[in-house]
Amino acid sequence: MVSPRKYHHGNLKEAFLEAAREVLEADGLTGLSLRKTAEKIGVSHTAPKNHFGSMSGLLTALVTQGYAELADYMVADETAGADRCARRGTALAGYVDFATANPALYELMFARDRLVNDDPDLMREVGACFSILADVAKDLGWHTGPAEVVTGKSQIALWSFVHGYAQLITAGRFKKDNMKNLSVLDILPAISAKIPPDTPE
Amino acid sequence: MVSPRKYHHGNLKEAFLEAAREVLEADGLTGLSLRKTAEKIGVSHTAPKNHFGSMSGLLTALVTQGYAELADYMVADETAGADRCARRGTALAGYVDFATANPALYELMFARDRLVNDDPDLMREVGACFSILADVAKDLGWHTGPAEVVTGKSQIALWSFVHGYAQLITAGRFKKDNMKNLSVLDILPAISAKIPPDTPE
DNA sequence: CGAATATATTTCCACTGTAAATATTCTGGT
DNA sequence: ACCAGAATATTTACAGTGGAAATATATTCG
Repeated sequence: MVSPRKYHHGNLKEAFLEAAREVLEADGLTGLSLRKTAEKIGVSHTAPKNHFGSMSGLLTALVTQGYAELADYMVADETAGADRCARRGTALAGYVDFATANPALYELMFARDRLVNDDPDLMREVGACFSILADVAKDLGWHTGPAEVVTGKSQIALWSFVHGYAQLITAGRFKKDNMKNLSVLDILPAISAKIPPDTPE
Repeated sequence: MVSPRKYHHGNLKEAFLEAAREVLEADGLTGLSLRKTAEKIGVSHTAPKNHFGSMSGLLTALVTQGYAELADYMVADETAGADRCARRGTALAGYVDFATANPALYELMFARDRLVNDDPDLMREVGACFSILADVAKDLGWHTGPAEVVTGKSQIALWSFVHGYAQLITAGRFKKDNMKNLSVLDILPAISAKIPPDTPE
């Protein structure tokens, strides 16, 4: 068990994940296949069945890994002890950085059809990402009401905003001449609504 | 040319689009196939090639239709002449309604890999949707700067927010107990940032 | 050393999109 | 009315896909 190489290939699971991720970003989501990935590391196309069960299992493992990395992008060492506003800036900028660095994986992370959405590992990593956003969303929002309700709304609102921005960027839905030298941190204040929930002006 | 039925099938193009859409929402994006759709309306599986070219062409046509319908959802007759705040409420609520009513199609509308993204019809319909959002975003934002810059940012910000909300809802990324009796209009004010653009605290 | 387990392969199958050749139907000109 | 050409749809064939089942091989443990 101390030997790095075990069984036939060694630790096929990690190797397969790594290879699948390369294929994913190189050939896109439609170009990813078990057979192509298997050939890349010299195993048969049914080898991953022992480790992932099926294609859905492989994609779920990839996505779980993706959420874990996304969490890393959102917390930078420099701003670990800083105030919430600085941490929010780090989290949002890191979020978008991850998405633009891994666009195909990022798209897969929100697929409705291809993942095992009740996978406990996946749910845990999703929850970890949401917790980070929940923290930096705490002093947003001017809406009246019980504190926990306002906080809950702000979490939802902030994740909605940053996810939408990241996906629209990576999907190419924004015209590039609108985006010159603008980061997500420049965009966020622009949605601050003056529209009142009840009081006008 | 006055006869409703032409050629072998009639207007196969529209029939195929309709059938494909049914398969899409019934069996999901992974369950949609040319063969299944063709069998549904009793034609060979290569028949759509004349009308759509390839699978990408079919999906692009579906998505183009989707953007057109999304625009309809965003403009309600009742609020056509109302003030911008009312129109914004209609647009945002309609946007989310469309996404929740057509979740599989909505996901496809932002796919990076499967569409002919430079298709002129598609670009036109995407632009129409963006224009509607641009209109109702005009009085958002408190950031200083030239008016058109602020407006441009608000358009991007508002689309980011509402798209993110719609996708996270349809992808099941929000826990349901957080979402009780909340609509997108309740969430929007919660992101209004008190964070300063340049001055701390 | 041997049994049990974990890991990987081989083989086979149903299904997919696409290309090419063929057949059928419609259209427009004379 | 007729015929040529275009538009439309079918047939056939092919390479690729994921998955199931049986088999082979390596590891682990008693």
